[in-house]
Amino acid sequence: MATPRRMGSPDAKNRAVLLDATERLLLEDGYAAVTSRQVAAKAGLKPQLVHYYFRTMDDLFLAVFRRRAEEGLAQQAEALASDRPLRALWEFSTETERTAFTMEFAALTNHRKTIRAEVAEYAAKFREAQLKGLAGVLERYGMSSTDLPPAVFVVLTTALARVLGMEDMIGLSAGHAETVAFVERWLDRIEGPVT
Amino acid sequence: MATPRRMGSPDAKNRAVLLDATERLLLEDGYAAVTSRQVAAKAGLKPQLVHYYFRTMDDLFLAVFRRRAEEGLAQQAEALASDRPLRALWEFSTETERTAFTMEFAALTNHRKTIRAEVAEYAAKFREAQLKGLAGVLERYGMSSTDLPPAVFVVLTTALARVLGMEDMIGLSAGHAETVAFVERWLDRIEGPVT
DNA sequence: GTCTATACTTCGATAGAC
DNA sequence: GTCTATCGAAGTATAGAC
Repeated sequence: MATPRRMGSPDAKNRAVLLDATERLLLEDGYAAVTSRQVAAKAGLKPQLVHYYFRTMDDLFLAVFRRRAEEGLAQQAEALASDRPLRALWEFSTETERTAFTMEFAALTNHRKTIRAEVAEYAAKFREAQLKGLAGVLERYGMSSTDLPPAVFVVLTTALARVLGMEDMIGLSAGHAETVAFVERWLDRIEGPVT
Repeated sequence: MATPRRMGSPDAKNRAVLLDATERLLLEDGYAAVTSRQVAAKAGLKPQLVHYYFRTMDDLFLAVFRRRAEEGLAQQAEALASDRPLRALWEFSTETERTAFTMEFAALTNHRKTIRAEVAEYAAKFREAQLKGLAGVLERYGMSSTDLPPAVFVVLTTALARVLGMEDMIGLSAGHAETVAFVERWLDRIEGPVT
């Protein structure tokens, strides 16, 4: 049943080259630009090699996504374990490249069913880790969980970070300066100003 | 200079049929499914007709976008003028179809420069109208503009609505119930419960 | 184990027939 | 004014050569 076709080994050099090229293409031109031909061109290789190292284009997308997602989970855990977890998480969430990456895959989700499952799974992991990490922190800061439950706090900040990033990408900035200032003031008040 | 090619009249019946088909395709399968062939199939017409009524695919996308955006601006103005503007705006912003539509075009923005300009322009119009409409409302409600400036309020609620919708689309719901309940409680407190 | 020649499908777009 | 025949480019994927 399984496809008998031959495939490149997971640690061949050109496999990594293709992964990197795909990631750059995704961030620069969006997921629709990620075709076997364009990826190969960016990597300086022949288009057929894409299908040698990744059987289908979906496989390629998934490989890129997993690499970044695992990396992100680790970085987020680090932020949550820092001595200013709220600020660290905010800075983590507002990295522009991360937002662009997330948005591309969120959009892909709409018409690539195999990718949707994977994205949903990792999105849940990210949120779960945030909740686990912040519940104790918020309590320690004396933020009543009846006024602003940790779950709400987490969704709120994630939403803010994501939309600010998205709007920056399309060139809408109205209200951004005020909003960022608002968050900064708030962080300063809770965790103290940055040294 | 201008292309001498012939084009269908703006109010031909089949032009509207194609616009509707495009919109459905966009919402159901994402923008990558919007090809001249698939649009035509959904409309029960020949692919070449797409290029007769819309010179390029970008023209088609723009026509669909403008139609919806103008409609949306009118509906938003109505919401802002209602007797419970905050709640009306929240309900307007969280309509799932609207979110899906917005997200598809936000994603398109990444690699279709002509579309980016149009999306950015309308996004600014939406925000501007919200700001103008809400500044007075918030003041009337006694919400100090130093604690929570109108601009911040607008960005915050927009972000929340958009991200809740997006996450629903991919199947992530952790924290949603708590967040929606939080917003509802808040709306009840400010504008009174819904009758 | 690594890569290429090649098949087949679908794409956007135009020129020209009704 | 409306539609169709057709083209050239680009897409994914496989079978087989090195």
